[in-house]
Amino acid sequence: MVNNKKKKATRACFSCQKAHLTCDDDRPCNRCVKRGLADQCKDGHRKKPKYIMDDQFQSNSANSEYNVLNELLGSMEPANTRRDQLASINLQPINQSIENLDVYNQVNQRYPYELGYKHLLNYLKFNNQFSQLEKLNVFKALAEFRPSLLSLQLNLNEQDEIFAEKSFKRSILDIDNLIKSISAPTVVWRRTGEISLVGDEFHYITGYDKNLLLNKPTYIYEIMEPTSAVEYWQQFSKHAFDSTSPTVNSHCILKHANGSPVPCTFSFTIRKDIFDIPSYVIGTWLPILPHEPDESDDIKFESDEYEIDQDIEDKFIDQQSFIEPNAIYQNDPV
DNA sequence: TTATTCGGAAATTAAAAACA
DNA sequence: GTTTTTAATTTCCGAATAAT
Repeated sequence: MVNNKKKKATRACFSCQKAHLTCDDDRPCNRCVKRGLADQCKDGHRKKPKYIMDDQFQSNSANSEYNVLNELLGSMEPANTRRDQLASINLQPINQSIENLDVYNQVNQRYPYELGYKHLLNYLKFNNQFSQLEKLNVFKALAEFRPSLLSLQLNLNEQDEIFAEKSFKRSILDIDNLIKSISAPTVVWRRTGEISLVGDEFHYITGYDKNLLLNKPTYIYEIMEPTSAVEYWQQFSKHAFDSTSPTVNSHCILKHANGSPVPCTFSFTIRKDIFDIPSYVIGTWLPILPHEPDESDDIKFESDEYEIDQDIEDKFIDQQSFIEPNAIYQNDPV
């Protein structure tokens, strides 16, 4: 039996692939040789198979029980495939490249972190909602990581700190693009607590206007109930220089813009800069919903507020199944 | 006339499922 | 363990279009 079928090339070269033309397994291939482009004949691009990409998502998400945010990679639209999500993310750097250069050019001085700590001290000093013990606990937490911070900063000169600030701004750009594509209440703040980025969805659970939080310097602990603010600083202190567990899963009571408490589960990830100093924190919140009514309960949930929370809950659950935030953030360029 | 582009059919590939 | 099925991906035929 003679098989007249011509064997296809195992892998087309870049040129043939682009031209949709017959290639062969030699390098350079026949077509490139004929065109006088033998020296440019290289294997064409191939995608990583989808199942491999899926495995990466799954293995990354497997070791954290509450990873609500991000990602990435991807759209929250349930109808979209993961491939679509990756494709949309991959497109972003094209438009970003010029913007990124601007970030590097715009930053020419170090960021005054010391002002952030002064703000914290004043906030505690003049806020009667904090008990003496709570204030003491925050100071203790600050004192705990201060030596580590100092020892790392001793080695830095002004240029290093300017570079760190450039890196921070650059990272923020990436994360901004990322959180725009997801529907999770996400906020990014500096190690001193100053809010640098706010996802649109944060408004839904707290009522705060995104621009208000960004335009008027606001600190993350200012929009938490005092007990949660203290707990946050304690956890931050504990994990800031602990390279084994940069992600903290906890709960938190946020302060709604109208003053009412918003109990949430809370997950935050501490990201370090190139000098190993905690640079910024990415936090997400999942509102804790009212308990499921018994049949005997004659309660109807009809308010808009409840419907929004339910929507966010659904999106979180949907997202959790395939996105692990830390995998993305731990690899982003600094 | 020759070169380039590109829609889409067919082939290839490898995991998952079915089978022995 | 082997075979079959399934679905994703790649190759490249052939027609349309552009360039020379």
